[in-house]
Amino acid sequence: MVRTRFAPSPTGFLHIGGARTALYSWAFARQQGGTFILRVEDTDLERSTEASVQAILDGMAWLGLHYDEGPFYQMQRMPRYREVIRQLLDEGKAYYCYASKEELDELREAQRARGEKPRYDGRWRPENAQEKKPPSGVDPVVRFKNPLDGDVTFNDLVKGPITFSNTELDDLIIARPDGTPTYNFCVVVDDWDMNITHVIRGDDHVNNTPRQINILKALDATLPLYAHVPMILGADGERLSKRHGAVSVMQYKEEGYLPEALLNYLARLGWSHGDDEIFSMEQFIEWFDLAHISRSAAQFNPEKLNWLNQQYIKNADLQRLAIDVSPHLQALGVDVANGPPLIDAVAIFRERTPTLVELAKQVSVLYSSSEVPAQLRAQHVTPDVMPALKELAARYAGLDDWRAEELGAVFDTVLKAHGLKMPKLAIPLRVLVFGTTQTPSIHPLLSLAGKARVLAALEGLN
RNA sequence: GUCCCUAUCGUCUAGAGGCCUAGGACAUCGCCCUUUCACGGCGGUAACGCGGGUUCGACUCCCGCUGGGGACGCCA
Repeated sequence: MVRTRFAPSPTGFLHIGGARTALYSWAFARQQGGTFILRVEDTDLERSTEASVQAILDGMAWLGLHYDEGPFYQMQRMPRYREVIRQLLDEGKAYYCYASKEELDELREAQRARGEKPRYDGRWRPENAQEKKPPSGVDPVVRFKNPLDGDVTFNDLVKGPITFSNTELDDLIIARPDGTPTYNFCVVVDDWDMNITHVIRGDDHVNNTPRQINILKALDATLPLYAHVPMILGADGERLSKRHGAVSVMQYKEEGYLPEALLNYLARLGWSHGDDEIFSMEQFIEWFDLAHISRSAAQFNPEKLNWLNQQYIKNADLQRLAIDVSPHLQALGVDVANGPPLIDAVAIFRERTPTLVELAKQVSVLYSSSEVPAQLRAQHVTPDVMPALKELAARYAGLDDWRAEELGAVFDTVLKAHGLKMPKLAIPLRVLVFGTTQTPSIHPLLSLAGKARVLAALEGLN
């Protein structure tokens, strides 16, 4: 039975890298008929916040990444960690280290200066510290006794076999002086206790994997399988950071992206199924496989996301779209009460808007009387079209059946009477009624805008 | 610095030794459609980092170099 987990630390929002890792982990569990677990790694008291936990939960909920078990909080599992640390200590697989932070900093600095990899030198390993007396007044940390030789190999499900020499590893700290366990240790105990079968996580963790495997082995635990997913780089090719790019998935919601579009984009960024570009989550779950995850980092491409989002907007259910665009309309201060049905407006505009925010903007011309920019007016509402515009206004006024078809017929009549080409009259009309030269097809739009609105806009032409 | 990972169009990628004259998508350019803007259709530009092997044959396998990324915390 497959069991996967997503294990974020609540030190910020759910960013797109984390979201993709969660997506893959979730999809894999779903496909295998397994279980997807959410675990919050909150052992860093300094940086973990309740707000952040909520932000992550919100992000996952918006994307529809539902977990089957959890959320589990590591802070609530302290007794269990202490128990295992005790066990390791008793079995001689871990030991107390009294080296101070300053001492270790010095050690690292010296090693670096010599061109070596900074590592703990094992000075308090039992075999090295026989004669040494623990300094008084110092609360020791607990270190795991890592094997001195041999190597650790694991077959990464996306990258293939990876080998580390134990000589590259050192005795990592598994408990701080106050007894609180550290990351690498908690992960091991949790993955073990939760019977995780597939650890799918960011590839910034490959270096932690051999350490974790060594601890797992010391505990005589079954090893999970590992799949390390490459990271996502910003559009500029730089690592995502707070300063740029690492935006919360919820920000995409605010910017008018549909969750299924973001999901589709993320799924396709770093994973592929032949030439398929647009697919549902159901399809993704069916197709997903770890072997087709690419092995190198991928750059985030906003243009492609926009394109995908537009595809989804174009094909979305209209009722749903009307509902989803509403908050964005509200944000613009637009009241749709005194205008045509929103669903009809959305139907007319959806083909030309990459985001819901843009859709809201476009649609709003139907709900708020737009100022006609003087410059546009001067440029397009020229004396030579005045006669035609006036006649159009007059004929519109006498029109009872305000449907696109009728409007079109009237329009054609005027066109013919004045010997004008379509754009010659349509553009000024757009400018006068909507304050812009660019709108969807004019007659259906006029019909939607309503007779009163149109006539008001055409009033007082001279 | 040391270790680990990685390398196909600008970007995301297909590619599991001959199917590759390297395919698709975004972006870009051109044309068509057209009522402006979009949508859509058609077409173009554009890539296997370099050097060695292995092989009858290498984008595909191996080695080296170079480039990129990651890790080296009493953070996760």
